[in-house]
Amino acid sequence: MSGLTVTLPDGKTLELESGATVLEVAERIGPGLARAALAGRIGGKLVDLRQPLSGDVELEIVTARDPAGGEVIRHSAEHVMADAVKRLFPSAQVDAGRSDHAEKFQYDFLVDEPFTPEDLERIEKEMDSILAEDARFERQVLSRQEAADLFRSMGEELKLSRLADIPEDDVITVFRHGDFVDLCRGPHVQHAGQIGAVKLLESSGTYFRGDESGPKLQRIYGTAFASRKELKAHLHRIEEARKRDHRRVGVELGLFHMDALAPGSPFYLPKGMVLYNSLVRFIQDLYPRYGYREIQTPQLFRSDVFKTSGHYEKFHDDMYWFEGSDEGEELGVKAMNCPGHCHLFSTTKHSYRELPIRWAEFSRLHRNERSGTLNGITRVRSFAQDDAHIFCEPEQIPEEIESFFRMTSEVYTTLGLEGLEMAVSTRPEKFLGEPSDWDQAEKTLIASVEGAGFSCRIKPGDGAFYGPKVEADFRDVLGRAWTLATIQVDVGMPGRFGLRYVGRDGELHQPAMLHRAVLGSLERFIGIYIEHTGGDFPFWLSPIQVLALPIADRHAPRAREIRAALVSVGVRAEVDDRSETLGFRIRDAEKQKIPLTLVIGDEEVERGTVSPRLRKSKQAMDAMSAEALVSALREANAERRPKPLA
RNA sequence: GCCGACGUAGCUCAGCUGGUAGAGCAGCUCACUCGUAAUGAGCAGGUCGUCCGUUCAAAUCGGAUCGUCGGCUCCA
Repeated sequence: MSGLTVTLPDGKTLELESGATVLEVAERIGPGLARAALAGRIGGKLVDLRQPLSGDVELEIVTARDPAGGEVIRHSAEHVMADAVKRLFPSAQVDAGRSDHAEKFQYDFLVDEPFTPEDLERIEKEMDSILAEDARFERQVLSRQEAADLFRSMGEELKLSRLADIPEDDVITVFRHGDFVDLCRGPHVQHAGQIGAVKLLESSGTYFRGDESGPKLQRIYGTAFASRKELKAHLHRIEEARKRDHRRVGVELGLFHMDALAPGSPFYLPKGMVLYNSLVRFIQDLYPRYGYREIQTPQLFRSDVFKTSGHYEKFHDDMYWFEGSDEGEELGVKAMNCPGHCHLFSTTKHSYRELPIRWAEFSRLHRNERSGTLNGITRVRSFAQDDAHIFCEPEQIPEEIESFFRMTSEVYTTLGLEGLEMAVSTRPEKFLGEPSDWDQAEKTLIASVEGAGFSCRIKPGDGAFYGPKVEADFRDVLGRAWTLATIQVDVGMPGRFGLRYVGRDGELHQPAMLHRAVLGSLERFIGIYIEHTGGDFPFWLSPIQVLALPIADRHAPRAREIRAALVSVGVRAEVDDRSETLGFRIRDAEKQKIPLTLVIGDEEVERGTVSPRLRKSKQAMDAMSAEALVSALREANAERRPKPLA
């Protein structure tokens, strides 16, 4: 038998017989590592410990210290959960698990009755005893026929169907621990005891392969860690996320109100409006520099415009329609700006000299979102976007995309959001236009993203129905990914609206069209931003920026003077002269997330100073003159600074 | 829309197996006039989401409905 060379991360090499497993490599390195090993990593991909190696490889042993160790633990916990469910509900059929969420795993079951919270407790207990049994996980390679026979004999119909999904030439493996066996490619821990602690989180209904016409399944979510301590820390983080929930924070900070009288439609309170308007103004201030001009189109349109755009057919059930005052007149409430913009473009003649035309609009849009999709302020029926459409010559597309990325970077830097990741979404099943145009547009997008220095992920079939799109995904402080900015090439609408411009050659040409938004839906952005910041907004966005705190009643007139001076330069300042202790009012200001408080007592009145205190700081700053404060804060606002004072 | 859970004061929640509601915070009043995250006392506040039903009696049990949450699906 020929040998193989394994190169370890520290550069050392080991010579082994061909067919040696990852675990055997770990054993050669040391017994401690062998005990702690959870999986191997070759070229960034996790491999099972029992997997035989072939050829020379660079191998890394993954333990619980490696973040990927958690994935292996949670993936193994799926099997333990399925085992526990089968023990308690022998008639249950297992479907499959998935653990590509952050720190969460799931498994779907076909059962007669949905799981109750009590069931989850029992299942979790059963899992604990399986962990205590500490059975070894074993890997077995089967032929397709053997696997089919196995699952047929077990009565696992869903598994047979999953088996059929596996591509022809893939190796079929099953994993066993104790009496439980599951179709799986791994990797798995060595023995159940390496899963230190499990916790089931919730259960919900789902469909086999997500198909509503297919069998209904019950999904259970759980999480697992190498130790109780890590599990506890994770549950603590979930609790922290709950505290940041925009629905809670939005109410606590008096930003908005949601009401059963208008499901999915926020009521903005004055403070929420400050945030909303500040964001809009921010974008509006950037528009002149990036060559956008703002327009406003009607809220109600005769349905013809949506028939022309294709939205009537595709989104009819998701829009609001009613009869107009004229016989047979059907009106639709605007759910998107593009048809109106296309129509407006078509009403006058355009020369290539005018292009690109960049039209922006902040109108409210209404979509009849399905009730189950509504979520706080992030998924609503009434919203506004920082929307714009660009009409340009096809050759100008790359330039426009680049400019869009520059604007996006500027916006997100100012907002303190970093680490955007780009992805291109390609042609979906239902689409307008010609496939060749799509291919061309997709290529242009990918090249532009890469040209702008970003790496580019592909989301196959995720494009809009009228064209492929680039999305900027943002990962918030809690590790959740959100799609924010997006730019889309439209290969359908210019043709449907018969858009034309006079080219250099005097002939008529069809313009290219781009849809784009930087913040996307303002309501959704605000929701995400609240959760990311926990309500600690940058100075320039804070609804109340400064709170003056007179120590005693005799200091209140001076506090009001200072407030007036600040307000006169556009700083949002208030006075809290309630007859409460200073400590109480400072605590209240902290809870209200006010960035700057000013303490004003005898000393400050006498010297014409203020004693500023920054949000979340343990101690006061040195006193400064009231005049210096006013000009510093005016500047902080003009420059949209994150902090009021440097 | 589908599956599941939930809905009690402005907020967070308690209220066991049916006997017509309770706390903390917030609010209001009074006293205190205070130096960097909770001064004290008092007052007020709810037809228990809504509708039907079971019962001598329903926040509590059953049904429907609306809404919310967690998922699925969808996202122009």
